[in-house]
Parts: sequence; C-alpha cells; structure tokens
Amino acid sequence: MDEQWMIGQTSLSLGLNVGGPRRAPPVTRDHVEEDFMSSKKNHVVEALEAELQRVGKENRKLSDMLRALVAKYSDLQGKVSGMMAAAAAANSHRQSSTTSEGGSAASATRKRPRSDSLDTASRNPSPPLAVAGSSGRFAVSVPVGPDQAECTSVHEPCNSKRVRVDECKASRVSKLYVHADPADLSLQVVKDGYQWRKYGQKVTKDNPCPRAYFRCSFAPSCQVKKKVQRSAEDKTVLVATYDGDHNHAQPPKQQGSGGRKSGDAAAVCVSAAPVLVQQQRKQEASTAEQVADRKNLAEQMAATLTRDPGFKAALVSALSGRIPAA
DNA sequence: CGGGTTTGACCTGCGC
DNA sequence: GCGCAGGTCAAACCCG
Repeated sequence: MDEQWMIGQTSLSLGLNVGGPRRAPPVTRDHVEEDFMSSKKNHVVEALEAELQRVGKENRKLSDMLRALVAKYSDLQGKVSGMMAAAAAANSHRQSSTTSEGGSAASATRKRPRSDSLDTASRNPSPPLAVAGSSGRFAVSVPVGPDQAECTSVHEPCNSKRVRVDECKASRVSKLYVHADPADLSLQVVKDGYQWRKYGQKVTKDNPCPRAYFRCSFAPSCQVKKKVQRSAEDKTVLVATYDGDHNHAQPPKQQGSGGRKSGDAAAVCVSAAPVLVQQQRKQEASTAEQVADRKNLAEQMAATLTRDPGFKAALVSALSGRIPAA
C-alpha cells in the first residue's frame, strides 16, 4: 500500500518554496510599499503553513483510515476465499451425487425442460460474494435490498418454483451503476471482469430503454445472471443488476491481444468512472440499516480503490497538479 | 465452424 | 378467467 507515500507527501510542505524562488528584490524607489508587501507576504506564508499543517493532519488521518480499510479488506478476502473453497468442495460432492439428473434434463423437449433447468439452477447454490473489482475497475459488488439472508433451502426439492426463486433472489442481488456514453445505444455490457452471454432482451414498462439479460458464460455451472438497462432518469447511467454469485474465480484477463468476442469484459469498454452511488441514495430511504449498508459500500469501494494502480496513478497526478497551485 | 447476438414467441406469476 | 409484464427460450443470423 502506498499510505507511506501519502504520509510522505505531507512533508511536501517542507519543500514548498512559498512565494517562489525569487531573485533578490531590486532596490526600488518605494521601500515603504516593499515593506508593506513583505509583511503581507508573511501573512500569506503563515496562512499557507497553517493550511499545510491542517492538510498534513488530514492526510495522516486518511492514511490511518486507509490502513484500517485495507486490513479489513484483507481479512474479508481471506474469509471469502475460505468460504468459496468450502462451497466448492460441497459443490463437487453434490454434483457427483446428482450427475444423472443433469444428464436427463439436457435431452428433453424445447419448452418443458425450462423448469428443470431452473431447478438445477436454484439447486446449485452460489458461494458467498465474490467481490468484483480485481479487474482494476471500480466494479464493487454491492448487496442491495433489505435482506441478506442466505438461501438455505436450495438443496431441497421444492414444489413452487416461484417460492424458490424468491428465496434465492433474497440471497444475492447486487446493483452496479456505470456511467456510459448516452450516444452509444449498444452499450449493454458492463465491464466487470466476467464473461457474459446475452440470452434475451426486453423492453420493460417503466423504462423505454430495453433491458438485456446476461448469463455467466465462463463456467457452465455458474448460475449468476445479470440484467443491464439504462437508467430511465439518466440515460448515461447503465444499471447492472446481478443475481446470485459466481461459483468460480474471475476469468483471466486477455488484454492487449484484442480480447475475446463480445459478451466478455472486452466487449465494451465503458470509459467513464463507474459506480455512481448517488442513484442508490435516491432509491433508499435513510434508515439506519441502509446507512450501514452505504457505509459498507463505501468501505468496499475505498478498499478497491486503494488496490487499483490506475486509481493510484490518477491520484498521484491529480495531487501533483494541485500541490503547486496551493 | 463454433460461439455470440438478435428477436419473436412462449411461459409464468400477479393483479384485477 | 383474463390480460399484462417480466423473464426465458431457441431458431436464425452474424462474425472472426
């Protein structure tokens, strides 16, 4: 981490030649005015020094916060990987015991097997949240919705499909807001590091922009779904709704070689800074629970940002541009 | 030729 | 029971 860098930058104040490296003032005919100006400059210097001290303090504080966030993130990541490993082990056990079922479903007629596939879909529980964002983008998976309860009944056969779907829906639904070019109507893929295959599109009632349906195409057993639709309020914002969790790691990047075909992260490179949280603010009331959620989101974002070299570079350039101006 | 996208049809739950 | 709307399917098409 570069908190040390941040901390180090607080000492920039020492290197600042406030007032600039001026030549010795020429002997002018107006000494009174000169004195007045120098005293004025002294005030400015004092003010600047105070400001620098304040900024330095703030920097230290932020560095501490960053350290805490990183520690938290590492801790969570460890937990997640542990849980994913456990879930993968459980999955392999279950799949080996239910292979006959999957094989029979594949050869059925066109329409009917749908419920079968849905059954297998919901029967295949997703492991805990895999935080997207390792792709260097700020694609933070944000749990949305009042309940974060785990879908515990997915292993058991269930009579009502809807009930099961609802149960699973309650488990993992996250939303991602991505700023996109409004002129490009084809922008229906949110770059999040995973491979997606589009399987449908629909115009919904409340939004004139069509909603695209995606499925994870990286792992056939992965049942994550994604809906992408432009925001009705702000057409520059793509709203990606994730349903479920990936039961696999993020696919390896193949950058530089032109990338894969579309559907993948390389299909569309959303240029602008993603994750617009203000939309979420609009949607959610200010209950204590939601505030906590938001805080959690902010923490995740901060952790993601601190690990992102691009962000770091941008921050460095932004800071270096500002410091002389101050 | 294989894999992804498009798109019209179909399925299903829900409200009236 | 009927209509509506969201979600899904799959044939046709496209592309590298």
